[in-house]
Amino acid sequence: MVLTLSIVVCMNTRIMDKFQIENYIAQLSIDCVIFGYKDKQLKVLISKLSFGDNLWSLPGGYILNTESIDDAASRILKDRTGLDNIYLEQFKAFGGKDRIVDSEYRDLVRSGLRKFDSERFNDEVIDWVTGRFVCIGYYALVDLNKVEPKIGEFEEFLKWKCIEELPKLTHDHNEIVASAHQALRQNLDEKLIGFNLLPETFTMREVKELYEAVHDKEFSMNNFQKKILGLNVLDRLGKKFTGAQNRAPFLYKFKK
Amino acid sequence: MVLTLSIVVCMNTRIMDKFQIENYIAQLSIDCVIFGYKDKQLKVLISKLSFGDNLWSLPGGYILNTESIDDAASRILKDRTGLDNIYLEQFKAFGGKDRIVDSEYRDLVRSGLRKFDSERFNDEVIDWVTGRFVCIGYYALVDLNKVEPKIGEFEEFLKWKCIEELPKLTHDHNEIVASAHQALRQNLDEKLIGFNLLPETFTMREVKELYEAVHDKEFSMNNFQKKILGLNVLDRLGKKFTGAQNRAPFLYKFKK
DNA sequence: TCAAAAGTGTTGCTAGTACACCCATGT
DNA sequence: ACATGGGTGTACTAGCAACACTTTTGA
Repeated sequence: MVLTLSIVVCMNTRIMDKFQIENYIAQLSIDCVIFGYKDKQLKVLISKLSFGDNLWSLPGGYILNTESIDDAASRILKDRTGLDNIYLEQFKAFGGKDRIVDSEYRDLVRSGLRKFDSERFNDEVIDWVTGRFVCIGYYALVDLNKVEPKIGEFEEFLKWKCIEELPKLTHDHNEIVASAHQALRQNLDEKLIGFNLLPETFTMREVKELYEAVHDKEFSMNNFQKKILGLNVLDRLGKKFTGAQNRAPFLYKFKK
Repeated sequence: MVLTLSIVVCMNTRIMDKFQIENYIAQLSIDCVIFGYKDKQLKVLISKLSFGDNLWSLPGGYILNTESIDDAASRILKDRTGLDNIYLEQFKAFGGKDRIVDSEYRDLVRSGLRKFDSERFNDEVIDWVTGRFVCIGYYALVDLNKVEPKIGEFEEFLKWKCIEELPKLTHDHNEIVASAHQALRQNLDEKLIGFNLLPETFTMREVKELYEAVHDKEFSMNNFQKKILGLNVLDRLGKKFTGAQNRAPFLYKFKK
């Protein structure tokens, strides 16, 4: 399943036109957990596949023999989101022996791909994409408002879903998301990566609410503010006048 | 290079006799950083290859299509150390595009393998083992005294080397060790894994010295003791009379 | 009795938390 | 003036580090 989606990705791009299995590492894929933040909720970008009913999956792809795995992840993300220089982190490799598509799904893939191009997607290719795969998980942090997701040939649509309300994803992708979430929580405090999820400028309250969404727990405003300001990584800009009948909050910007 | 060593491993075992590339995932390997502790020093088990002069490498291997990557790592470790139930943790995947053997080393491998068995190690196999590989790094913590390293056909010997005094290893293996060391440091405090490096019973001083070796920094005895005892994971046993003219230290055991 | 090192107690610092209070803003 | 929420100051607490001290052991 990891695989089928990757084919979709390829179809979006120049690479699609010359997709040849011999250019890629076999049995190894990359899956991306793309985190975004909106409406006080942590979101993940997932794609609805058109092969069958209710098939959801993480964006993923394969690794060219001529690129590093980090480059492959960047490329896959660029194809998906149109964005360069995305914050990206490898967090775990998944290699259960059962990471292989079952015969039912294999038939779906076969007919789906054949319908698209029976010449290119011959038996060899079908075998290639439906075999046993190990995947390397990356998570990405993006400003959700900057992303314009690219829809592929075998997808109905891409959707930002709240991490708490994800549907059943193909394969072990739910587990991969859970693992990415855990890695994000840990790194959010150690490295200062949360700001990648926010727009250029933001209020302290927005930072707090982001942290609350990621950790699923509340923080007190003043102590949180002291802690974040104490890190000395924010520049204070002007004030943000919202029209609300209260004191205007400061806007901040992440020091780079 | 990752690969050649794995062939060596295979030769040690039942698997050697039936080593067939089609049973393994291509272009994907596992490399193990096996940590041990002795003489107040953190050590790593590395192998001296007999292919060329001064070739050192990390123990590694391939992944059978019928096993998970975690199982593969356990199997590789068991082959190497004879031990079951080793503490093992996946820490990172390495996938630089330059992870491929150069032509000079390729010739060394070719002649070395051919000398051993020119029928089994035909061109196809040589191509397989010398191609571009992604590797998944695992680190293991063992009681150094329990390990009896198994020497393979293409190795001169295995050696415990102090992590500070490692020779140049093949490929990016030095970088892999550094990354494993960093992961160990982080996990040593978060999870309570350090005791895997010690014998069944130990004194508090030994624990302290282990932590000092891993972190390469000194701790004060009494504060360290208070901290560790505060974790409430140790059982205090009897005293250890060494014959030294000082108060006998307590022996401890990790609560399981 | 002494040297060496084990083990414990005391103090002070710092980081984080809880609470209280004042300030700007638009109605 | 007042309701609303922004922002800051103060007191309390827990965990850690530095230091001093007592205890055990064998020569």
